[in-house]
Amino acid sequence: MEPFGESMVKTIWIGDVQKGKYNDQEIELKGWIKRERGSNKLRFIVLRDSTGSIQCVGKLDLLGEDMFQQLKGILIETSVIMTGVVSTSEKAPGGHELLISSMEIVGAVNSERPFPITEADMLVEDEDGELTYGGTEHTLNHRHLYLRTARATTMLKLRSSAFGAIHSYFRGHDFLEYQAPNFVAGAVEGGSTLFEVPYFGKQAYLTQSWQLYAEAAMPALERLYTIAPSFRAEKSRTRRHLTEFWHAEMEMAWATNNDIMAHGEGVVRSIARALLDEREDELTYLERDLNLIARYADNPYPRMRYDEAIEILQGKGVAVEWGQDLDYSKEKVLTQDFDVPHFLTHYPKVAKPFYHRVDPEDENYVLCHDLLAPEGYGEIIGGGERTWSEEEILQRIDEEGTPREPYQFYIDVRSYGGVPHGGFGLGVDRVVSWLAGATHIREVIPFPRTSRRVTP
RNA sequence: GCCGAUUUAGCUUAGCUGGUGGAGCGUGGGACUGUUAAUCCCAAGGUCGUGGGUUCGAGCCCCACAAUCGGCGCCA
Repeated sequence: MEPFGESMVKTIWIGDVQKGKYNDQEIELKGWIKRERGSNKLRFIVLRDSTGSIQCVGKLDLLGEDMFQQLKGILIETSVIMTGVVSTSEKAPGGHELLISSMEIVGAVNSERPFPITEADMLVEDEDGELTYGGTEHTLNHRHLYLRTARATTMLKLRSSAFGAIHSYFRGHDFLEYQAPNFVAGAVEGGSTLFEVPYFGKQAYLTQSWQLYAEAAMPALERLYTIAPSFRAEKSRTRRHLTEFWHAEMEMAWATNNDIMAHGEGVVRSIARALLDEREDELTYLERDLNLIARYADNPYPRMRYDEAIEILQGKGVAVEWGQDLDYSKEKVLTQDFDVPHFLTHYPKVAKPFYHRVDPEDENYVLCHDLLAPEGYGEIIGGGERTWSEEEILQRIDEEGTPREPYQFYIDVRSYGGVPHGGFGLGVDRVVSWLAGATHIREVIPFPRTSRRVTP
């Protein structure tokens, strides 16, 4: 007798069964019904768990009338425990099947409210008449159930590997994980894109970035990183925007713009490498070209100055003037010819906020960079060298007409032994969306938050 | 914030110049011993997003509102 009750830990996974680990053995499978079909004497059940799915065969003469009838009426997403012998079969999807000797229903499904998501729900015709995976209102409303469909599960696995790769990369390069508050008092930049939160009679905001608090700890930890949510109250209606997104940020003392870029390239390449190493099946399921992902993992990311980008755009007849920030329509034209991500550096000072360090070699530019992903996915990293001396930061703040008072703590960091430093922010959801070839960023986050949706 | 579009059964959708709304999936019942999103037969299931207007008559025409989707600006 176990004093604290029995255990029901699962040890047998469908993915391993499909790899041939249990051939000719009698095993117990725990999972959910994915599909059901067959005749009066023979039923085919597709059972799924988090690792895959397998065809289970129920025969009347083996199961007896009662259990066979139970099997026959079983509804999609019923949770069950199946016992049977594994065999190889060319007719079975995946090459293996389970001949059921007994079945126990764990959690039934109400036939008056059957599982509301069918295959057809997930396919949407786009303007070219092609079937794609859009988020229909229905699947978004039933997001809590949509998550268990094959495509959603696949995306979440890729996401998990990406998060793991980011942690591994930074920890492997002597970065310390460091947390900043999510409630903040003031704006990082602008102010119109902050979510306001009532805070015991005061006004607080949800953070847009970890950066300012990271800079405060930079003289203490020197190399630090985080993966945390950031919030932007932008009413952006695009396939690249969320109001709550996962932001991988790093800050590094004793570093130039170039040094920061090297890590930006390093972390993105290591994410691509991790997906290839850990998630080949998932990438294949998504019909992703593995050679393409390998190219992202194995090649250096070229760097291009803003001026050069403007010349290229003007050469293509795009109406753009020096000094303009490059919006998405221009990014898209620029990245059409890229087969790996490219860095864009040295933006005009007028296009960027005060914390970007002015280039000492030409004060019209700042030492910053954006990393643009190919295939039309756009900006995935924004970063650069910070304005690090007290004198320069005060000059930049005054130049922009920004009040000094809200940034006093930011200025203080520079008053006591400022050092050259910098960092970047990486949109994790954007990177996963790009590498997965997702049709929309919300495909890669379990419960997407956009300007029009906070539920479920 | 700006521009465009959509809304018909639980879901996906058809609907002719305005004349009593069809199908597939799913659900329920039935047939079938190797199916592959199985197939075949039957049934139930709709105040056509909401409100107003035009008309003898509105799913269809007009107005307003709402929800949702796509694109742009902004950014990760």
